[in-house]
Amino acid sequence: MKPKLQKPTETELEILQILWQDGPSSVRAVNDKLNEKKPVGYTTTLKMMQIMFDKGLLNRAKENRGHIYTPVFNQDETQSLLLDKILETAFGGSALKLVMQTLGNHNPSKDELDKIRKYIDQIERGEE
Amino acid sequence: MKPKLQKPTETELEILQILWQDGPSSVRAVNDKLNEKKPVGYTTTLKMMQIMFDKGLLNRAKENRGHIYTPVFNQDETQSLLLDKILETAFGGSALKLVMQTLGNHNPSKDELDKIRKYIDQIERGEE
DNA sequence: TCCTATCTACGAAACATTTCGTAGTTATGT
DNA sequence: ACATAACTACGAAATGTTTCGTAGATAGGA
Repeated sequence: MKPKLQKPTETELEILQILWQDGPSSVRAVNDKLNEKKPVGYTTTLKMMQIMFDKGLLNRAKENRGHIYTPVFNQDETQSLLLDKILETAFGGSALKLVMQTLGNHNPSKDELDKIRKYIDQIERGEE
Repeated sequence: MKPKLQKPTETELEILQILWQDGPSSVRAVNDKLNEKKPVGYTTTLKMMQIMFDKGLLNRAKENRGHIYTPVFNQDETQSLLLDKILETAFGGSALKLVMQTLGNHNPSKDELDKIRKYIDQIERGEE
């Protein structure tokens, strides 16, 4: 049975990010990718992924000598969980404030702004 | 000297939230407010706020028998920090995705959508 | 004055997260 | 068959977070 979605830690998120981006991967592949940003030992990454497997955050399948890992939860549902959390604990529940802050802090391109406008129109017409 | 802004933990955020909302408060007041949600001992709250003071997250002033605490960092800068973090670790840097997710998950009112539209127009005209 | 209320400071336990060393397994090539 | 390379499992240290008990200071009322 699929365990309940729980909030991943910082390090777990870094690993999930790689798996979402690159698809099912070996510990070796994940560790290599992590090391592009900062040095981290192979067994450290291995242990993390084993823990995530135990927690029910990752699935794995035997392949040759090792394992191939995949995330149990997709990026969207994890993002939603994190946003809900931060919305409550830091924004006092105001989604409006959160959106405005984000837009204000990140000089979005004209193209991106257009996409948001279209999306808002869509919601207003009840087409979500 | 004002220390550098650092990411508060979950519990620290709950306390900050109260201080941002209610203004400068005693440990007693914060603890009472926390207990409206879940039971937590007085000395637990006291210790947390002392730690936050040591970390440079809170200021305090003597008043009568005890202290009155105030946040060093305001809500806006803290929110920005948390958003930046989550943007990197969970959204791979895509602010657009983050905004869309938030809008999609929280049925904003017509009024709120209008406010966002106006804000987008403002950004596009370079008036932020 | 002396009891009680309320507060502080401190230490430490309980728990969670992150890191890595060591030992052992297994497939592959010589 | 043996050495090597790549992997796993396990235990444990180091660090960070959360919780609370105990001891001591201080003000106010009986």
